[in-house]
Amino acid sequence: MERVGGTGIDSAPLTPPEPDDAGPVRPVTLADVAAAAGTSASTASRALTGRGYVSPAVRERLVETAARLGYVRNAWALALKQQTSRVVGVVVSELGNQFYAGLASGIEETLRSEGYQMLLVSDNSDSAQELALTRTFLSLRAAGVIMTPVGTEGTAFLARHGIDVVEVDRQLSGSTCDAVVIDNENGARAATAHLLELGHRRIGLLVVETDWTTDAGRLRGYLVAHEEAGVEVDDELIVRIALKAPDAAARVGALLDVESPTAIFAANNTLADVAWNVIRERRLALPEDISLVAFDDVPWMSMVTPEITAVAQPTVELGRRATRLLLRRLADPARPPALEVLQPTLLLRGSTAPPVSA
Amino acid sequence: MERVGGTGIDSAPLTPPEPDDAGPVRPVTLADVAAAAGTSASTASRALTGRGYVSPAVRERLVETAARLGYVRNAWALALKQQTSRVVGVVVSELGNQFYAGLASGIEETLRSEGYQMLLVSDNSDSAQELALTRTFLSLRAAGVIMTPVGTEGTAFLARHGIDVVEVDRQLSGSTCDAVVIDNENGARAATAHLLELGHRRIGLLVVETDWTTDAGRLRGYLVAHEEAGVEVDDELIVRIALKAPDAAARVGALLDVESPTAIFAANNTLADVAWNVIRERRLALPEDISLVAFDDVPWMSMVTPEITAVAQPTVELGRRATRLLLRRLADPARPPALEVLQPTLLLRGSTAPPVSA
DNA sequence: CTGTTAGCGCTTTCAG
DNA sequence: CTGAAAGCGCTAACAG
Repeated sequence: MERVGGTGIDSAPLTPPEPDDAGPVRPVTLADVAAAAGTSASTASRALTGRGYVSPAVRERLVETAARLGYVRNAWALALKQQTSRVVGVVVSELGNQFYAGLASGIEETLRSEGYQMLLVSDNSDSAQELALTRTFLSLRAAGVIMTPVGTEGTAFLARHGIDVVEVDRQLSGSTCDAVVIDNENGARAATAHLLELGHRRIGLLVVETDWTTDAGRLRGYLVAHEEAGVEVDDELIVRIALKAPDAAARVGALLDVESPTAIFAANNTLADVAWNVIRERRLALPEDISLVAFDDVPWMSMVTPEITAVAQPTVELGRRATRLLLRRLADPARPPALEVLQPTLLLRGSTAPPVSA
Repeated sequence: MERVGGTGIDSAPLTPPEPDDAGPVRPVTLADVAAAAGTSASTASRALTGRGYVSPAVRERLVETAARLGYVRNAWALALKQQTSRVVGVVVSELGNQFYAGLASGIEETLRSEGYQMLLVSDNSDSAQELALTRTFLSLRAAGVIMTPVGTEGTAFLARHGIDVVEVDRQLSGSTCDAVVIDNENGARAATAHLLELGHRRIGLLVVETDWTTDAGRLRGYLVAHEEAGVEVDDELIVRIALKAPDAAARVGALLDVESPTAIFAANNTLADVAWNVIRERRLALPEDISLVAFDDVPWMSMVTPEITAVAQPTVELGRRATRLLLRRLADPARPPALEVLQPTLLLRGSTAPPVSA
């Protein structure tokens, strides 16, 4: 390899980062800006952050060169220095579920308006994954975390390390942290009462087999409504289905076969989906042969024929509230843990009617 | 203030972060671990990263104390030091749309398996927001960015600052960066050919009014299919609807009223939703009165009656591929930009039939 | 009004 | 095999 007029210098690039044409592989630093404008880094910092004194002339020159060089502040260096970031971790159970999507969009919207970034991840309802993500957020020194908790360890872990957590939708950590939930009992009670009023006496309940407060509340609402109506509950009508259980459809089928309910109350949108499909496959007519009510209203429910009676949750608002709760705590770490409860709405549609026998 | 036997030392806390009971508000640092184990920070670093020599005994002691103290490495400090992070920015158009949800889950899954974190955000199809997010990712010095581009500036900006971008679903930046897309033309051609074969001659096309490659390709497929079948296209049948246009339904209604198409091809799931609702409101029977085909298959399409014939896209796989492309580029920055094209599948269902006149 | 200095938490030469 | 020192990019005292 020949080299003409070698200067020996070839580690020092002859062409420093050009304005906007060539691609400076190394991002522009504050020092670059300061150097280009002939000031010290601290002056540049003051000019660009707007904190501290700097003469108008110099400030303008600095701002201008920063723009010319395409300077963007390094968020890590800042975070390292200030011991706090503008990143908020958000953990939901399933990204594909419309419920969580709505939740996430409510969170993101609010967070962005306050200048925070959302780090969104899904734990697939797996508490091991949840704990792992929790570590990630700690390593990222997130300003705070909002999550639909699967287990109780994640929240505890973060709290122990000084990271504020807001539990949303489910509340597993008692009153040790902020939380915002739906009034599940009330929603389920309304849904069940509706069926009871129509004359149903054998109402199948489909719930998830977890220790989540959502399903516990929905079960309670189901029971309370029966009690209030003076109707005895047959325990056999209550089907607990594990999360993502492959035999969910079979379980629902068995319920239909063995217990002959005249109505089904599915405690979440996924179970409603399963129930709806089983009903369709068996060519049962909705609502003539059987009534169906869902907890959580998602788009398909008002597209199918007949439309599905459902308990609608203010999903996006849930996200907004959770975010505001977190921001409030960040501003005032001393305030006592808050619990906000949002009311759902029962939407009467075509999938419910009096039982044939009535 | 009296002080008995003052040693002068009161900056050193008498109670260092306790194991697991009290809550150390300040996260545990490497220095804490080193101090607790009686070594220097550098030794602790070597022990914990596994790089460099350290005697087995000391290593074990260090690992043990790190665990006891609940030490989690500070990702920023690391990134600052190593000039690179494990965070990948992902920007999609709408978090609530199932298509993007599938995409995101494919990306997240692959990213996580490689030890990266996904920073997921939505730009609401707004190029100003896109550019803003792009700055955020730069400030976070993301290892790379995967996005469904709205405009061309975002990608250019990142590229100029040395951050690798993979465009997914849409390809707006020509061959200046990696991209993975669906073969939109082919999918649209198959869908249109299907309608033509059934005997339809007046097929309404609903497309988004953008310069996105997706809709351009779908339009091309529509035209090519007509050409191949020797059928003249009436331009009036092609309806370009702006993103999130409030009058979308009215536009579709007008198409129905004025042009009397016997079939409609909706070029995305949102437009299919709009068309389906207009058809329902007018009490037109599917497929007797009119046929409907959608580009992009989402769950509701196989729940409504009749089910909707649709061009299914391998959404999750799209996300996986995009991620692999990014990872490959990170490993080898010099490789030429790649373009991957995935094939969609036409699913024949009940919403399409020969026109009544045929 | 501006520059110098120190240090956030971590890794990495480089001596010992 | 281990520790001391330097430095990533930035800001916040503190002098000048």
